[in-house]
Amino acid sequence: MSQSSGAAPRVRNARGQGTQLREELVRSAAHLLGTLDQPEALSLRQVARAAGVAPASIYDHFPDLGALFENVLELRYAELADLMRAADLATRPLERLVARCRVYIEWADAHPGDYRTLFGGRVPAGVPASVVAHRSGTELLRGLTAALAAATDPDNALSDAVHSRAGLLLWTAMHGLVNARAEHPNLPWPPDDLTMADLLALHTHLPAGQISALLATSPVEAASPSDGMR
Amino acid sequence: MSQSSGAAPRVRNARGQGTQLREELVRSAAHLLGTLDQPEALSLRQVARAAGVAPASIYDHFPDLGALFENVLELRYAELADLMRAADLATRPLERLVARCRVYIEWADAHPGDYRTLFGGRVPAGVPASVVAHRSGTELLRGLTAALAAATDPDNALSDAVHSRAGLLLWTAMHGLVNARAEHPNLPWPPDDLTMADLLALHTHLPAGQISALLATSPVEAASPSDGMR
DNA sequence: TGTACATCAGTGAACGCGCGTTCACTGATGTAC
DNA sequence: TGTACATCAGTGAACGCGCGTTCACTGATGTAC
Repeated sequence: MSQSSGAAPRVRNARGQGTQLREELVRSAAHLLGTLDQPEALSLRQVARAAGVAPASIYDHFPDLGALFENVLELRYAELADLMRAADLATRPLERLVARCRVYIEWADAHPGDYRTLFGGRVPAGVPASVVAHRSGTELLRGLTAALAAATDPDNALSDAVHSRAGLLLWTAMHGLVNARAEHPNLPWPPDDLTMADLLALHTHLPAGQISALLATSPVEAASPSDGMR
Repeated sequence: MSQSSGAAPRVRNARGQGTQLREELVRSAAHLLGTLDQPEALSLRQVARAAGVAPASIYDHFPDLGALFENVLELRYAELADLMRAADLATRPLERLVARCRVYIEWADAHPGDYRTLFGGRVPAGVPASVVAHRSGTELLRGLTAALAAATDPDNALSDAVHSRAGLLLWTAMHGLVNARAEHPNLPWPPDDLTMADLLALHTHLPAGQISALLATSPVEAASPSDGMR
């Protein structure tokens, strides 16, 4: 809501402070992308309006719309990856797995637009989707697969192929859960903790109660520095 | 198309062509929506071009773009629902569950655009998303939940709440699988049958081998009348 | 039987919109002489 | 110390595009008299 029609004609940044607007553009784009229901509809002109700047000004900092969004997505993906790495601070393998999954799901719930863009192929025109897909998919999946294997097969008795399939299934299950909740909010969704306990019980072959206990003891608190990047 | 034989003099009506274009429009829109990678970007003018008609002509048959798409989606959803109902022809509960899931996944793979529109909230501008969500979500989910309960809890020992949660988890797992495969084709996906056996083994708590056997014996063959509706 | 007319099925041009992008420009500010 | 000039940061107007939608129209074809 900054800058509407006749309001404050934006003060230019001082000489040397050229990168300031660049950061503001990334921040504005990140905010819009994260909150929009249809992230793929985000336009250069919307970003310019949100930043209180002429559309043409964006070209001083980014060659095109795609470059700006790539910047934003890299930022967001790094944020999620950091959070998931932090899950490894827990001591026991099962705790680490639970923490990882919780972080993933909570981040996705808190950043629907970002999630759809990073993992759902809902990319604004001009952004090469392959870039997004590559970054987001593989690394995260590898970490999750390893965490699941560590928690369910401590002696490493099963083959890599089995681990890999189990990891994929766990990830797709979380992906589906997150997507379905966002897209069909009217369905009778149980409380988050219950759903996560059920989900992880299935994939670890452990009783749901054991997972619930871990969920209750490790708060991690809502993963949303949101539009930080100060 | 039909319309009484040689009865009463009545209204002027029918110079033959009337409803023909209407059907052709629905057919063209269905084809585009089903095959497009970004179904939400489908426009009225694209449909008009595909049908070889002036954009304005569409308004003779539909009040606006949304009405046309609603028509298409209803058609597609009915197609999927029919296929899933046909799964009940199998004799044993587990067979019915397996058939249902197989139909769902194969239909989704074969109709990515339709799937995204019906279940993924990727709806062209002007279509009320709520209509889509309502129709597609609930009925299908209810059937799936019942099939899962019948296969895993024949004596009905567990509560409805437990059944409902299990059904939701199974559906979201399939939803995630289908979405993830479509959006990240570069990942190392195992063969379809293997994935489905793993998935259903998890959700039924049965050995994967038992599911595989069922998958091998009940062909059902690829669910794609596609653009039929002759 | 001929002919005026109503209806049908669809067209073509135009509207205003938001979009990405280009381009010549405008002021303010630092720097060289 | 003053002043000409280069640079910086960003603007405003315009371009052509595809879009949804409106509107007056155009032929063909059936029907009434």
